[in-house]
Amino acid sequence: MYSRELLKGILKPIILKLLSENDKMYGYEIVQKVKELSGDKILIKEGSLYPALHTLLKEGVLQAESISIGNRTRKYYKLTSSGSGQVQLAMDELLDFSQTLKTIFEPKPAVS
Amino acid sequence: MYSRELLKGILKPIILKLLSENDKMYGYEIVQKVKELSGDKILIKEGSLYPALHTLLKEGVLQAESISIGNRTRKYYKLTSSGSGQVQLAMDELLDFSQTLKTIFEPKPAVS
DNA sequence: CATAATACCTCATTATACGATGCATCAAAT
DNA sequence: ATTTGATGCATCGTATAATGAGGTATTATG
Repeated sequence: MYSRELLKGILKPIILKLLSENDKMYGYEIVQKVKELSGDKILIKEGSLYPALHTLLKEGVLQAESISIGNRTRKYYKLTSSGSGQVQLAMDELLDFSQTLKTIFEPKPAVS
Repeated sequence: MYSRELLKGILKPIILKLLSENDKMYGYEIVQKVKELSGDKILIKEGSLYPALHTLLKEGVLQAESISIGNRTRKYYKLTSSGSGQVQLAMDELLDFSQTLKTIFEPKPAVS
């Protein structure tokens, strides 16, 4: 698990990325998928995820649909057409960012 | 320039990394160096840098030394021996993090 | 029968980057 | 000469977003 502040700013992009690949997903599924994709290094907390999803709904990036599974409710989220258009920009920024981090933090000879 | 929140959590590691390679640096120099290393993509603001440096001082990670350049004062920061010991852990985490970001955000076929 | 996993949610707390602001020196341009 | 921009330090209120703690409920497992 990475230090808390490192994860700031990447949650929404992660959601967008997953939904660009998966058509629709529900909250719990997103948490599990990120855990799996990150090799257990990024563990999204529910207290982070649900507010983020609701914000994306309000922004019109996502739309939601509730489904009944037996007596349990499952809320699926998917990109709106407007949201789909915004995904690529966010992806480019994150890829660029990860490359910049790599450049800066790549091991170099230290002062002896 | 990346979106504001993305930079959360990387400022202190950047300072540590630079000071592990440069023995001693002053604030303004750090700003310029990061700008250069990042290809103008990370522009550290003074309102972020100085508080961070002061925190690292208080934590005993850095030590400071003021130098007079003509009538102007320049404040050099360097790693303490205790600080040097902590650098590698932070570096490993950031490199790992950048790799995880790359893995997650690498282009994959989207749903059509 | 109890515990863990599934599944949703809210809210106060916390950390930290930033903008605005302030002060001062020095070089370059008008 | 005067103004602008670069150098160089600093503080402080604001905004943002992830988290922890708390809540509710269903279903599967030991």
